[in-house]
Amino acid sequence: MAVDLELAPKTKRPAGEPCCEPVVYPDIDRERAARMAEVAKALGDPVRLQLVDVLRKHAGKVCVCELVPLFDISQPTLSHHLKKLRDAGIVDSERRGLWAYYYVLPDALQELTAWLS
Amino acid sequence: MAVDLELAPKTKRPAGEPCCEPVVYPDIDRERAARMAEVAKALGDPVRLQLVDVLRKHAGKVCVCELVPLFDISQPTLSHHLKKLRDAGIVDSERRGLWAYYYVLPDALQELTAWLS
DNA sequence: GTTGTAAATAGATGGCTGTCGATCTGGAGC
DNA sequence: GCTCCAGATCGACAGCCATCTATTTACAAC
Repeated sequence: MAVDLELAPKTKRPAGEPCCEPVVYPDIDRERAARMAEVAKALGDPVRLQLVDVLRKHAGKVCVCELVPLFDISQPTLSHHLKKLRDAGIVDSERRGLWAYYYVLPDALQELTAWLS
Repeated sequence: MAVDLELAPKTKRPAGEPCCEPVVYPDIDRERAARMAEVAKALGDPVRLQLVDVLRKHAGKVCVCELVPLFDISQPTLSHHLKKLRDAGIVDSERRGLWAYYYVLPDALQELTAWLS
């Protein structure tokens, strides 16, 4: 999508003054942007953001059966959101008997957090 | 989407051991989650994330004509991404003659950044 | 006026997303 | 074996998203 090091804008200028002096280029490469955008996208849903919030605030692993009644969505939809978070590398899960326990992967949000700060 | 204060999981337990002891509830309310999710969603695209990066690194306002050659997308698509960022309250723009200058709104990312940290 | 240019908008399209009900999976207990 | 339960997966559907080309808007210079 993005070109990494295209330094000079190639657009032709009219006879008048130029639009601007400084030459601007992206500081982050495509891969890093794609990685962080994937995390941000996973957080870009209110349910998933609250899920991460609950899992982060709660030390240890949280059973799915505790998460379901917190939201006004069906169990399959919640499972879908948890899968999205898992695919983005933000959470992971562990099965114990009938129940599944989810927890936040500590380093998952680090890159995005550092970039934002 | 999310219920704010549903404290006790209502699911029936089988005769065996319960899935977990602690009662979990969301710490952030629906409105705050929706606000932050909107910002995260706007950052959930590699082009937009790089756009914000360029605008943040560059002090002052950047002309659109400088942004276009940085990406492998058409000018209308870039304009669409800038509109998304503006709708999310992350950037704003100013028109000067033929050119449009975009800049980051400093407080826009603060709430999400604080939550992540 | 006409011409040229920067940026926004319109319209179309293929793909992805959030949601649901229904079903499947695999343990637990009998 | 059978039954019950938690959770994941399936299939469908409406809505949104990223992208394009084509057009429009608004300004500048002639």
